[in-house]
Amino acid sequence: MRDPRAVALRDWYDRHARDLPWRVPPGSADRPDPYRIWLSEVMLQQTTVAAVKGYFARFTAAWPDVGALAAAADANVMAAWAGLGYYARARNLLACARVVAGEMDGHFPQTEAELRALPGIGPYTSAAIAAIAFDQPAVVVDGNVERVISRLAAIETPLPASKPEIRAEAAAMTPEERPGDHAQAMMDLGATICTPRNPACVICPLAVHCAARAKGTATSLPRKAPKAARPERRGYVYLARRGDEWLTEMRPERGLLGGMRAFPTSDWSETPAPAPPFAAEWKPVGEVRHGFTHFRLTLQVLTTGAAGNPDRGTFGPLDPASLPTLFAKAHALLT
DNA sequence: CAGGCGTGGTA
DNA sequence: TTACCAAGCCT
Repeated sequence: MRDPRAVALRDWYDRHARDLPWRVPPGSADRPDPYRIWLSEVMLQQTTVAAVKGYFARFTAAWPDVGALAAAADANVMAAWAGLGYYARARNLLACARVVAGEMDGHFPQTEAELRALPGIGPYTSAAIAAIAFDQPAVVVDGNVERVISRLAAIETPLPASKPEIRAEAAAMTPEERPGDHAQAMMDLGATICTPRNPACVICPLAVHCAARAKGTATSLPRKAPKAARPERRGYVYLARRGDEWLTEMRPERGLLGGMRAFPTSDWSETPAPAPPFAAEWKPVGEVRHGFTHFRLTLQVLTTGAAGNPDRGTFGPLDPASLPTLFAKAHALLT
């Protein structure tokens, strides 16, 4: 391992690696469980470690290996994912588990290309699993690595145009020895030292190698194009209750909150049309505000205890924790 | 390939 | 309260 930055990073990681439930300590002779690495990596896509920990514990307790997960009912997995967001991940997780269990004898492939072909596993996750679980010198580039490399090399080109340059620098740093620890070290550094705001350059093990540090520009990197403002949408959500049973429906597999159980709603737009699931006296009980990635939503919550024949959905018992957060908020207005 | 796709924490 | 962000993937 010639790259002095990689050496400094490895030495820092040996002393400061975070203790995480899916992780094997640096330098350990143990190999991590590919199933747990894969599960954690999918959960961690665009999601914080703090948010993932509880979900990871519940998933691994309920489904300790890929065969168990593959055999699970779709509804149980979607309910267990509720609240974590980006629900396509849960659908792809199950699809991936069934391919690995059904066609690969329960063993994850060990090459980046084969991993990349599985549902929900893209360029980042395939490289991360290959490096961490199988000790291959894959070039792992996530948001942390983009930030660390942008600063180390003082790359002024904004993302995403700078991605090829970042990848080349990351490849030049990637060692043949302990590539899994190297990948995790880059992410730990990005998460704890080389943070987006107020990076702790004073205690950074790579400070002497950092071009942005020398120029005083670390905080302003990586540069990114400004984001468009999120539009406002409105809608109606209908909570029909019969004793302990609530009217819910399964949302379409594709699209927003796809495949999740939900209360019936109107369309979401500037001027939504009321769309009660059956004729009744619907009483307003308040509003729910919720932010999505590309728009903000205000739902008027309506409820009834009246009998009626719904044109969609079914009445049944309901655990609000199995709903996406938006609908759990609406449910909470009535309890 | 730019946009769709969640949520909760933080400044 | 708003704005931005956090281990991306899919189409």
